Amino acid sequence: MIDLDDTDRALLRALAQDATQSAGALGRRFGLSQPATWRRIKRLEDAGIIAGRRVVMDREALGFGVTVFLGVKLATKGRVSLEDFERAATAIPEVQIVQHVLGLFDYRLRVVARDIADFERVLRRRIMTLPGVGQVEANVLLTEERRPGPI
Amino acid sequence: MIDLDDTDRALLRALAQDATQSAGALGRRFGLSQPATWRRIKRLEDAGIIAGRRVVMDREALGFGVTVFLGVKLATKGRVSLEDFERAATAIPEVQIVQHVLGLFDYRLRVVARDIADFERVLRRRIMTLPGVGQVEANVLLTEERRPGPI
DNA sequence: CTTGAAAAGAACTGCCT
DNA sequence: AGGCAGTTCTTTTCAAG
Repeated sequence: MIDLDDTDRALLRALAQDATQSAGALGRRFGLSQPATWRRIKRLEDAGIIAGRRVVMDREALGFGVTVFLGVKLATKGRVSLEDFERAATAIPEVQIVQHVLGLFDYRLRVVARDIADFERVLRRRIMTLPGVGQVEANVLLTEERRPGPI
Repeated sequence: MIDLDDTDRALLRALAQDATQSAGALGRRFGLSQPATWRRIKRLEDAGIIAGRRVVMDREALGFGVTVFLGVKLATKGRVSLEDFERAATAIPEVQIVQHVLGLFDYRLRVVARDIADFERVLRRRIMTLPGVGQVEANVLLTEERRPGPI
């Protein structure tokens, strides 16, 4: 767990927001040379702090206008139940994220669908038939704001 | 809303998983030349389907081992209340995501903290003092699995 | 769609302060 | 740590089939 200075934090924040920025451009912005900036970024990658690079897909543009968060409480909770549920949940194409959580629910799922009618189909035919599902709670996403978070 | 063929979908899936792959490497993988692959990716960017590129930060490696999902029900729900709540919530450094949702709760927050003690501090001093907070429900993240989702 | 090529820019390396 | 200079690679654009 290496320690970071303000410049490292600024670089992380900048790259978390837009990873197309080159080391040269970031260096000019934060008063460093291109190689110095590059070495810092490399160090963050080697330390595992930068875990990868991804493109962000616009689900709306792809025709998936509905995002729903589901809280799922399992009816049966053995080790096998958890594994079965996870395997089956991750196999549903519309399921983007499967989170095993502690609290009122056992799992949280992020599900996308083309529209509400499509979501109902997914819910009835895919979610409610998952092995071990008990109580299900739903929240439909209206707007979402992402922040850099603490660094 | 342009329509995509299987190759476009394969490129999207590959880049959503790892955006460091070059157009040449992806082309070899999917049987296309470098310029052809590049033009497809460019088309996806121009259409807004690829909305950006981000680095993925490992919160664990940064010393933030605790992630909690909060469901928040507001006590007062006028237009002003929503805006006040959102402004205040997004200003908390530990809050990574603020989702305005429809359902049992009004907002869902993704909060990260160094440990449970640190989370309690954030909850008591930051979250519970947000303007208009009513009922709050929490789920602590154990494991998380991300899938490409439907394309 | 392909191949081939060329120019620009970014990534990477070695050396020096 | 940082900068400078140079090399290698990818990106980006073009021409021609």
